[in-house]
Amino acid sequence: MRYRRIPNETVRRLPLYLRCLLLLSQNGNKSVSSEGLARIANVNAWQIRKDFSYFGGFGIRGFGYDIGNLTGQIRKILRLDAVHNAVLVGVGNLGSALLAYPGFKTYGFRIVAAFDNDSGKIGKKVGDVKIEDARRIGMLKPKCVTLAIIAVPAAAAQQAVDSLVEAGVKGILNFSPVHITVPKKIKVITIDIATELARLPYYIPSGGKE
Amino acid sequence: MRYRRIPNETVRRLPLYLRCLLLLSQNGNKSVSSEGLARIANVNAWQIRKDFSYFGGFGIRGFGYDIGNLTGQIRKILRLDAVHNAVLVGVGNLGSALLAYPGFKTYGFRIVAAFDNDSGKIGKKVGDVKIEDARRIGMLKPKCVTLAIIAVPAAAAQQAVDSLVEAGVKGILNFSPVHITVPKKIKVITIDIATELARLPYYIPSGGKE
DNA sequence: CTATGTGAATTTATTCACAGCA
DNA sequence: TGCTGTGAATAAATTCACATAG
Repeated sequence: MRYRRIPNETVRRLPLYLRCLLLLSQNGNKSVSSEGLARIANVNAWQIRKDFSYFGGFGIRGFGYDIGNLTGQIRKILRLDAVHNAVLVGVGNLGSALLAYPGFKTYGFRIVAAFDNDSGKIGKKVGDVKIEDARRIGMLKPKCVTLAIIAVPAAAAQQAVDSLVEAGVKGILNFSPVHITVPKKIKVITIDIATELARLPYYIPSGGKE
Repeated sequence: MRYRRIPNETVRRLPLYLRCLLLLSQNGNKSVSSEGLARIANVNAWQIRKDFSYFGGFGIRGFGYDIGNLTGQIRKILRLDAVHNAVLVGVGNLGSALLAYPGFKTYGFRIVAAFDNDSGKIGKKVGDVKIEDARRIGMLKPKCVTLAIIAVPAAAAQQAVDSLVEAGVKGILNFSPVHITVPKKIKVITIDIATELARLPYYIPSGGKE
């Protein structure tokens, strides 16, 4: 095991590899080469080998990778080797969709609570989760939830985040199109849907410009 | 105007700058310095100046940037100087949320049609848009829609994309957690919600490991 | 005098080419 | 022999420092 710094881009690709490995496993495969995994993940084979090499390498020369072992290693690196509970703040259109999103369980995530500040929504259930008053975010502590997903309007984002941090949340997936300020120890990943769409026209050759 | 290659990361930041400029403008500002814009966008001032320098620079030395002018320049670069029509494929939980998503109009996007292959949904309306049979994607041509958003299950993504490309769509925002294959001229941007969440635990110091 | 614009330096990430192990 | 693992080379992006224009 070598102790070089792990590139952020490598960490970004690990969940992708994990998903592909689960797919391979479901299809009955026991092992895969870097070439085979690369094809499914749509990256280069050397990129995969390099990425794994930062952690010491997980393969067997001349053979490839044992899927069960590799899956376990990546889960451990990403700390996905235990189920993570998360809470959702903001049960609007997007929030409701995220509550029902099937992809989270691929990685062992479970949304255990939902909050909103619209009194018309509080008390209602979306799937298995009852919507609670956003002012009760502070009550989370005993549950030891470390992750949160926020899908509130930009104007409400900072306040929601402050409450979550106060309640002990350590990582936030932010869908609000705004920068939020957090203490150094807290990690925020922002998905800004509209800005992603906004750079699409740049790459489209003009002429068919709508 | 200099003609160096534009870094992808610069293009990724331009929509963010645009959003911040719109905000500044709404607040009555007429001009802004790289320092001021940097604060709102949460990037470094020199990064902003460098980004703009790839296009020749838009500022006035000793003064800053005229917000109206800069907004126009960025819109032109990103080809957001005209309204873009887009279609949605997949009107499930996520798709419905995207149909109602208010952020798209910040950049002048309009979703003009929605498709699904669930006969129970076809014919119903979500907001102003009537859900059409996915087999009718081919009928798009006369409308000259160049952008599409897909929010279908992974298994259905490639077929949806093939139909869209056939119908003349040039750019796709893909929410399906799977690699899709397209001709070279077509640009795909994938937002993989679960893989973003999946790298969050990596950055959270252990101990509070849920 | 102020804040931009940009070469140059540095850091980070990707790609290559092949040594080394099963 | 085959496929991994990795140092070295290349490419890309960020950061710096300051000359330059208003």
